[in-house]
Amino acid sequence: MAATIFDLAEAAGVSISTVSKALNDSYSISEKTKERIRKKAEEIGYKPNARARSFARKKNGIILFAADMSKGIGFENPHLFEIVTGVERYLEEKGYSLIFKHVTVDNAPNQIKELMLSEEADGIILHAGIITKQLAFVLGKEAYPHLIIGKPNFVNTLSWIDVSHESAGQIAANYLLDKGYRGIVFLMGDPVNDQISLRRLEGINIAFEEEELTIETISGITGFDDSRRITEQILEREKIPEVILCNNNYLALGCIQSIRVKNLDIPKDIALMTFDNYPFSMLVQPTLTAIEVDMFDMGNQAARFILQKIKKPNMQTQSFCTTPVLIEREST
Amino acid sequence: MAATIFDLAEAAGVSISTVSKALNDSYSISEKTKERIRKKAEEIGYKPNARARSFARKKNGIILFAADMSKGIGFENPHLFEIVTGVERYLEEKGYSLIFKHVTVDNAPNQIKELMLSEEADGIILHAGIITKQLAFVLGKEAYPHLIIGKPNFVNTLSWIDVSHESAGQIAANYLLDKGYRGIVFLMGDPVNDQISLRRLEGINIAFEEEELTIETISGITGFDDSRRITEQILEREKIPEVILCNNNYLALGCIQSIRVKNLDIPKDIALMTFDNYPFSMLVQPTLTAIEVDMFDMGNQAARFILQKIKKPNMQTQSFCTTPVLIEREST
DNA sequence: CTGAAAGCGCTAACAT
DNA sequence: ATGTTAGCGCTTTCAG
Repeated sequence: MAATIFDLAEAAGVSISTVSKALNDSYSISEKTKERIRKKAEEIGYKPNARARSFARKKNGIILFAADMSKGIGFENPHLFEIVTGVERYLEEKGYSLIFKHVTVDNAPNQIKELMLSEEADGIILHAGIITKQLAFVLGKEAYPHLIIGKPNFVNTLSWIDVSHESAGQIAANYLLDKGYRGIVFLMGDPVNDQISLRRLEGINIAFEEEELTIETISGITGFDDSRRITEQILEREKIPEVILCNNNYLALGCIQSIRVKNLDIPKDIALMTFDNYPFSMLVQPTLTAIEVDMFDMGNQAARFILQKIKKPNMQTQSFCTTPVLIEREST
Repeated sequence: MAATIFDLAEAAGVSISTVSKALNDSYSISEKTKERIRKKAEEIGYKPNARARSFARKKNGIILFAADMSKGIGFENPHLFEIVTGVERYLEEKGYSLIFKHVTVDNAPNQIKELMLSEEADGIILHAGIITKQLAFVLGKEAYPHLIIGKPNFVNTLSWIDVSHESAGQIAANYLLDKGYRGIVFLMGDPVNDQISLRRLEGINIAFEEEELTIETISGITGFDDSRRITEQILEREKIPEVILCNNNYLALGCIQSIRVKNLDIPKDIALMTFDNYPFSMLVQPTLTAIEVDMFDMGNQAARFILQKIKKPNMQTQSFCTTPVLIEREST
């Protein structure tokens, strides 16, 4: 049986409340006694029991992280994991722990409600992918500290943070324009579901309008194959564009293949740029100029915000918190 | 304030111990009373308080997952995340939760010891990357339920599970030999640190020895660039090999590039095969025949074993639990 | 089949 | 500056 606060109190020759206060660094205990108790604790191998402590304090220092984590997600969406590690790191520093919960969109409202009622944790971070109006209602009703990573796609009074995809687009466009490029094609994703490429386009347009230029966009390019095919067509034109800007690495890989088949040089004959650094911007030949978002940092911030909300429950956060970064490489 | 067991007892007109038993499905409560209490609980929105429950039961239904999760790990090692999701899924099914802990090799012994003493969780799953003899000592001394994912590289009495990289090698080699390929080059990783490629080679050798053949190996190929360079050299030979077998996707990508520069066809002029399905075996041109390991399943198994260990603390597990799978594609 | 009562190990108000 | 004591909400003997 592990040592309890009674054992330590006895060993140190004080009462249990003195021990409790000493270990919680209360101002009302003399430094001398504190030191003595701490030493004695070390000596007998005493560590406060986390369960008893949670119970007495009515909080347990646990934050939930809820997202849809189906099989294969580790490979399909490594960003998510990167966010999680960022969250964990910050929480750990503050003495909190992170519990992982797989939740699907359909089950989310019920599951989350139960998690809140059982007080398994002091707060919850949710991935935007599982947010629905129904869940928003649950979250709003119970005054439970929450924070959403990713802006929900409906008006709400929830707290969320997100990457500014608009800035990312703007940064990309400004960079290309500054370099003197003009004929630019943006390969976008699915025009209905891919909110992200739309938001990037918004940012791009801001930069282009400033120069009184417009950008050519081709949407519905959802993967490697689409990209290869469309690039092939683009390269058949009489006047080929100066740059292809890709919505992600896979699209860029498709471009590279088609361009290479044509025996054209990147960036001499045509330049290439992509959003996202992962998974192989730095690995393909030539290496790709990319816009990267620091997901670890996003996680850090999310953790910071949720702890703030726990302290000040009526605070509301709705902001874009992480700045995209340009990484210049060989392809431009 | 959330409803407590007293509220429910009053509402249902029974004592709190009856409520407790009913909700825990004790045999000594009549089905009728149980049903009535469950209904009433639903009605008033009662959920047992997780903290109080943990305290009273002296266990909290939490399992720790400890690994080195430095920034960037989400991208560098998506397998880890895939394992975690597998663990979480199984635990959830059994009513357990998963806490994530970033731990470095150096801090592991101390941190883990403290985690055990504070009883923050009922058991711990550790990634082999953080295991040292010192940690093994801590784990062995305190009788704390643990399970390691990955075989430690020293003799021990710990419990672990692992992928059989030997089988993976054997499966790969048998496949290639069955296809009629003979001149095979295996591009391996760092000869000292990369235990995995060595274990794959062991399996390969078993298959080759059966046919009284030997395989050519080139070690120290740690990434895309190495691979590209070495493939270039290989293709300069008078008689080029029939297949290049790569230790991972990045090496394969390097091969593809060099082969394409030479205007050779895959698989007509030279075939290609790789270990790991991720991140882009299915995306490159041509798609790559690969040996895949189901990491999600590994996580599932790990969770199963740790729960077994909690029930039967003196059980020891040392086994290879997940079978690699061959995925045949265009490159062979 | 149901209820009364004794903790689980700690925190925090209150007393000294 | 230190000690006394009443909970925190639930589980679990033990009686009935």
